[in-house]
Amino acid sequence: MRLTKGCKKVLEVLEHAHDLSSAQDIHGRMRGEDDKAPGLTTVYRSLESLVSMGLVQAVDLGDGERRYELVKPGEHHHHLVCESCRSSVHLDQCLIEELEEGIRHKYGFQIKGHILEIFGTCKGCLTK
Amino acid sequence: MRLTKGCKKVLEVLEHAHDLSSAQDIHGRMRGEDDKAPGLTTVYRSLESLVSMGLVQAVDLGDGERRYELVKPGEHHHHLVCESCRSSVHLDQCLIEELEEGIRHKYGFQIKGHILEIFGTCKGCLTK
DNA sequence: CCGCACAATAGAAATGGATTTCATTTCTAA
DNA sequence: TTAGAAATGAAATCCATTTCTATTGTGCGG
Repeated sequence: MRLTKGCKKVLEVLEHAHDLSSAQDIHGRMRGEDDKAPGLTTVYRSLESLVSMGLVQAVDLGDGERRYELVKPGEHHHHLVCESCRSSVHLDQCLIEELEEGIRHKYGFQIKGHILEIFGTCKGCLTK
Repeated sequence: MRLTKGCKKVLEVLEHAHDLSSAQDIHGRMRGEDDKAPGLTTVYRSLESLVSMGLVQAVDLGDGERRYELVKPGEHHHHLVCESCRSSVHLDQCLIEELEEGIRHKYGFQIKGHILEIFGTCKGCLTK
């Protein structure tokens, strides 16, 4: 699996993004600066590759629109998503990984993946 | 907010369901045994009410289709979802609630809700 | 018992993100 | 250079969900 042109453009956009970006966000931004940038299909496909390569993390906020962000290869993290300003803060550790062994013992369940996102109000919005 | 006829039928179906059910599952099952059971719209709206009343929990498995299940009023739980047989086991405690205080201190973030689902292989499928 | 006001409902159409199709273009390796 | 593979784009399609609008049902005052 190689890094195609489309993938590279998507990576570029994600490097400059400050927040979680949807496929359509990414596509829009690419088309904004270059009329013949890759189409939406390619963006979706690129994201799929990038995710399976471990360079990009897909984030599901439960609103039907998947978001993406750059991560250190193979890593992932979870978010505190502010419902007021929609900003998101990264948690500095994954709370699930520590539990894998316990869950395997207690339930005989082998963990392969997980979804974890936390919603609420961020510091800034609380003091307003 | 009262318990309409539609809500009651939805509750009935959920009582007899053994697993997580999507809105369309529920609707299909209702129509299966009664041609003039409430329409899909009503099912969606009933589920919305039931969720906000705390009688039903919405579960997001990240596949674009929301599932629902009956819970003890006001409670919720998380799942170990087997990717092989699609069965799901309930975790007997919420791992997030214990962390609320810590996260509030560390990040100044007030938690209002969260998504947490764990995927992998269940005991039965592992031994096969 | 009547009729009004409002809630509940149905079914169809609209929405919108994601995916598929397929013809075309670009790469890659020989 | 050239055949085969991979990547791409545009449009079509999918599918859960939401919205719209007209209809039905229910409770209540008269």
